[in-house]
Amino acid sequence: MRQSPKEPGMEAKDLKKAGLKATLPRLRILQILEESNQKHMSAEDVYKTLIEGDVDVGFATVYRVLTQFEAAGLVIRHHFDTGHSVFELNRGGHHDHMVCLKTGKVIEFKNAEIERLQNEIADKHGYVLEDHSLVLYVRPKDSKK
Amino acid sequence: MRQSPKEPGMEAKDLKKAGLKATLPRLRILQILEESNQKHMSAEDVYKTLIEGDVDVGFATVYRVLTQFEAAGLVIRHHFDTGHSVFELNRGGHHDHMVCLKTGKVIEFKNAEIERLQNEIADKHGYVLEDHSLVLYVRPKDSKK
DNA sequence: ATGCCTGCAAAGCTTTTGCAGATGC
DNA sequence: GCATCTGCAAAAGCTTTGCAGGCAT
Repeated sequence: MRQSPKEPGMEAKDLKKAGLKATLPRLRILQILEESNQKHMSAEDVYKTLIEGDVDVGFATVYRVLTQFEAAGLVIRHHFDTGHSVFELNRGGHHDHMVCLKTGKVIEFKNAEIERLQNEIADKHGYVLEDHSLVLYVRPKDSKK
Repeated sequence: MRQSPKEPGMEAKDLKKAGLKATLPRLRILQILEESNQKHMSAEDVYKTLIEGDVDVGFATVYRVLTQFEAAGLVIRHHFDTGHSVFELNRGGHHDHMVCLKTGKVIEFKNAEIERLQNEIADKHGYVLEDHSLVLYVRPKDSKK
């Protein structure tokens, strides 16, 4: 079910599939999440980008749409320790995150061994791992605290 | 204010050491965190316990005290995906958490290999691991989604 | 046409802050 | 006594919701 990367109607289809009408705010927000330099955006980031692009969308709509996208599996909501949620387009490949305490930069990483160990731990306690959240808070090697 | 059978005055000392006066609300909150069945309590949990114990402390004070305790390293604040912070007495031994999606129960666990891998990952990216947050969201083996 | 969407404003929740009076040392 | 601390209420920050009009299909 993979289509060419820059297919214009592709987003609209994804929305339909999720039972959501292909409206301007939704398409724009999807586009922003897709094209932004930062892969992880807060609702405010998205809102500001919309305004800058002369699209008059309300803050409430941004939240509503992002929440609908989350429910539809189109985006993933993260709760880093920043006081607000950040949203990331769900491109399918699971990964974890590293947040730089100096710059705020978010780095993605994957580690199969950690994934495996997590399942093992849950299992050992009589549970099934449903989801997990792993965030490393880091600092550049050459920086002082 | 009753004295604990175990080590009376010890908490007060800890407070002093942190530059905090040993006041009734602080001592009580410390005691609650120490003696509660649930090791992980929200500000509201602590507040309710205080009220039940006929100690008239304001909500704001609970937050203020817990925040001070966190700054002093006496407690650790966690941000599970529950919409509010939970606090845990810092007993020294680091561990991660598993949250049961069915019962809300919090289980602690330790895994040296995961810890090691985290450091390795940060290092590989040119960073030093300062802190991390790992939460497994799990479901009992025999339960349906 | 009609039912889903949106913008606005207002409310909701958790957490923080200002201030006057109270308390620990 | 004096600085620190507390209670109350009010505010702040993020997010959600109610409602009346607007838009996609």
